[in-house]
Formats: sequence, C-alpha cells, structure tokens
Amino acid sequence: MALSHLRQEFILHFGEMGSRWGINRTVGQIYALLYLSERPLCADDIVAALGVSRSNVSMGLKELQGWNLVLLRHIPGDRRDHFTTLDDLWQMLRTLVAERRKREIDPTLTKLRDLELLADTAPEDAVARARITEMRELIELLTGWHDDMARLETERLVALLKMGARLQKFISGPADVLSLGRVRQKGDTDGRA
Amino acid sequence: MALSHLRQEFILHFGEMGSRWGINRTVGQIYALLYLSERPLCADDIVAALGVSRSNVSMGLKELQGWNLVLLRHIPGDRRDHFTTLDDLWQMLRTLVAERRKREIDPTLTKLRDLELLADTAPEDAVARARITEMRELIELLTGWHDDMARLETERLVALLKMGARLQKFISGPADVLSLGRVRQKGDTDGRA
DNA sequence: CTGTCTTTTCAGAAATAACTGAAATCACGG
DNA sequence: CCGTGATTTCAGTTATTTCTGAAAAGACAG
Repeated sequence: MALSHLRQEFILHFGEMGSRWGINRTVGQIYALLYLSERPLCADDIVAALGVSRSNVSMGLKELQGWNLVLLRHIPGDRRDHFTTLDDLWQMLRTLVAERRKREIDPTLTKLRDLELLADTAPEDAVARARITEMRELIELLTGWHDDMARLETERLVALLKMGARLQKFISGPADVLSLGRVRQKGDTDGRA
Repeated sequence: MALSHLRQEFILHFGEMGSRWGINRTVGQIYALLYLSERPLCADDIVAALGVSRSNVSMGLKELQGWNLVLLRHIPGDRRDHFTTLDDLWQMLRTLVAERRKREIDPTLTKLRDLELLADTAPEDAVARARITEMRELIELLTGWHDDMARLETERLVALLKMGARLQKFISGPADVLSLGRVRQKGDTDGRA
C-alpha cells in the first residue's frame, strides 16, 4: 500500500517522536496511520502500510487499546477486527492525560503518601520529610485541578483555556469576588496582561 | 554513605519511575538524592550514595543540567563542583513543563505546520490534511494556554489552580459574560483572540 | 467436528540504551 | 611550566527494549 507523501511524513514523525512520548516507534506509527485514515483499518492493512510484522502490529494495537486510544470496530460481513482512533480529538486528549497521569504520577503520589506515614523517620530526615510533603502537596494541587478540568464539558474547557491568563482578573480584582485563599505577599504587583 | 530508609525508598522510586518519565534510572536517582539533600553534593558524594560509576554520574548531571533541573554551585575552598536542585518546587515544575514541551510537543507542532504548507497535497488527502489542521489547532490552544500560565507569578497561578472548575462560572453564567462559547469542530478555523 | 481464516503468544534475534573503566582533557595552585 | 585533583569523553560491555517468525489458540461457517 503506497502512502501519500503527506501521510508518510506524518506517520514517520509519530514514529520518531514515539520514543520521546514513551511509546515505541511502531505504536506511534500505527496511531498516526489510524488517525489519518478515513475508514477503520484491519491489522493486515496496517502491516501493508507500515511494513512491519503482523505480530508487531498485534502487540501495538493491544497497547493502544490499553491506552484507550484506539477502538475496535466490526465491519459487517468481515471477520477481521478493524480499528480506528477516537474521532473526537478532545476525547483523545482527555484519555491521553488520564492515562499518563495513571502511569506517571499516581504511583508517585501513592509512594509519597506512604513515605510520609513511615513511623521510623529519624530526626536527621526532618528536612527530607518536609520536602516530600511539599512535593506531595504540589502534586495533589495539580491532580485536583486536573480532576476539576476533566469533569467539564469540552465546550467549557475550551472556553477556559482560551481565556488563559485573563482569568486571573477574577481572583485579584478590586472586589476579589470569591475571596478564596489567595496569599498576597511582598513584591506582589497587579500584573495585568 | 548509608542512606536512611526514607531517602533510600524515595531515591529507588525515582529510579524506577525514571523510565516512565523519559529519563534513565541513574538520572532519576541523582535528582531524587539532590532533592532531599540539605546541602549541595559533589559528584563523589553521589557515587558513594548511589553506587554507580563516576562517569555515569557525570553524564547524569550533565543531562539534569541540560534540563535546567539541577544547578552548579561552588563551595568556597573546595575545587569540586557541587550540585543542588532548584529550591523552589514551582520553579522546578515550570522548568519541567517547559522542557518537556520543547522536546515532546514543539517539534510536532513545527512538523504539522510544515505538512499543512505542503504544496502537493492530493485530493485524496483532503481529510487527512483537515485532521492535521485539527491537531495543530488543538496543540496551539494548549501551548497558548501554557504560555499564558507560564507568565503568571506563582502565587496567582496557585490561586487559579485552586479555583479549578469553579472558574467556569465566570464564562457560562446567565449573562455569559465573555461570550466565548462554541465548541470546536472539524473544519473550524482557529479564531483565538 | 473439520477446515479455514484470524489473532495472540512467545522464544530468540536485532536494535537501542545504559553503564563502566581507562584515558584524555581541564583547572588551578605553586 | 609542572603536578595534582577534578571532570569529561568514549570505546566496549551489559542490560533492556523492540521486533520477528513460527507455533498455538481462537472464532466461526459449513
């Protein structure tokens, strides 16, 4: 199967970036191929397009399904499994963030909490322990924020993101409308955009 | 150098997570060690604490400096280089996000833009091209938002994050104060302010 | 059940990344 | 300069990950 220049380039790029994104080349390429494809593809289509082994495609698809980034589709009258990416890019982003959080952040949060509960902390570890607490609190703030954002409808989320820094006006304006735990300190200026 | 149980566990965890975070075990461990340390450490301190080779430590430190996550410090009267992590965790987070963006996102944004400019796109690629545009627009929205956030003082940023989803009240109340509403769809042009 | 088509598993090969020790380079006091 | 100690480089080794082909397992029509 001959890929157009456009598709070829896109797919190769995803393959190369794969290692930086924590997935392997084939997985990146499979995702890219499916993303650009107008119809669901079966494993053999992917083999033909990418020139990798059938078993490699099988494993790659399994991994992508594990990430919930690729869906299994059945085509009537065809026994083979077919695959597509999520059609909604925002949904894809949500999934990606949720999965990365699950793999890259949550285990550390758990570990930090465990370490804080450790009974046998020596006095020499007081500072270390405080730093662990500090890190846990930072991560909790971020994951809590993410939980909030994940709950929003896409439309609202987009609006918030587009607002960007302008939102800060609502938390530090003359009326300080919500009076929520803001900590003003020395050197704090009204850094309006 | 004997590490306390607390430090040992923390360091080993960072080593194990390293691969998920796109850094190798030693780099993760060096960062963890420095993060918990109350004073700057020299390379030999790190060798003693982690039990890896001197050259490995040298390469790890170089990488961490490349990420701007570790600083070189000079101790008066000591010829050896000493190292610390950034003392401000928020600064660390900013650096981390900025560096990951530079490595994991910006190259793709550039590539997507290039592909959109490609002159020889065949009609059969119309849909593929539209999907590329869609992805570019999503990434631009996110990086634009990040640019905004990165500009804020930490205090304001924290306040915004703590607000979380409650902020949406400002953009979708009865009056729809800012009239930013519609969801993005295929074929949509960017339209960021 | 049997035969055919499809997918998965898995042991070993190939490719990549991480790590080491030795040698080279660098920095600086004398 | 020279000598000493610190750091970096790098070729070779080890460890890890990715990929493949062959075999096993699964699914379904007849």
